Amino acid sequence: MELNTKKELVLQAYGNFFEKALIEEIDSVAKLVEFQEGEVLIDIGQYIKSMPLVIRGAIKIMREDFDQEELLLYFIGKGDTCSMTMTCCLGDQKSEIRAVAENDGLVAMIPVGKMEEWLGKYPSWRVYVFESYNNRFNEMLATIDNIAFMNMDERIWKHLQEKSKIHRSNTVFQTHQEIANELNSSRVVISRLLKALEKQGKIRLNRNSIDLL
DNA sequence: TCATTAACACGGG
DNA sequence: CCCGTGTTAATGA
Repeated sequence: MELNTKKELVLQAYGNFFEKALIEEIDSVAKLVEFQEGEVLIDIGQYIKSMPLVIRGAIKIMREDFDQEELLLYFIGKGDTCSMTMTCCLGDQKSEIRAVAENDGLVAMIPVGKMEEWLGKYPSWRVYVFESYNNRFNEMLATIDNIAFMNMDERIWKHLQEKSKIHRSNTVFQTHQEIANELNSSRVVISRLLKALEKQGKIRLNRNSIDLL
């Protein structure tokens, strides 16, 4: 697992984005942090002192409503960062979101001071931060569209495809209840709609898992 | 009409 | 037995 040096890992995940000098700086100041599936990396109301650059694995970003019901906003993966973190760091704000590890992975933590410093120092960093904001914003718009304009059956189908893509597997290991939580619905509806998808031949239902066909 | 809630039966581990 | 699943009846928006 740890055959690679920190620098190689950073280079492998971010070499396409950043110039050499910046990679060197990241190598010297970043702390590598491993995380495990299900781990809560950032919680709502928490202040954030450093910014995570995802090197391996995936993280899901959740929102919590008035009744502590959860709703999945979007995923971030290799080469991504959390835009919320940047807003928090720069403005000294509390986090509005919760970040939960979707699977095992690795992040490079950048101290908040450095990320500000680099904004003036490295064009590629500015571009990265800007594009990152853009990407997350677009994903949020897509999610809003899903909630506002798509039926629940379409949302489930999309959700399954997303999970499948992230885990690089055609089998999604999730119970109906867990899906209901992430989509902020009830299990009865999820069960019924999944059954409908199965009848359409799109999926096969098993206990604790769903196969995409 | 459609989602939610509660309740129940079934079955595999 | 416990939990995930499939279904139904009642209720509400």
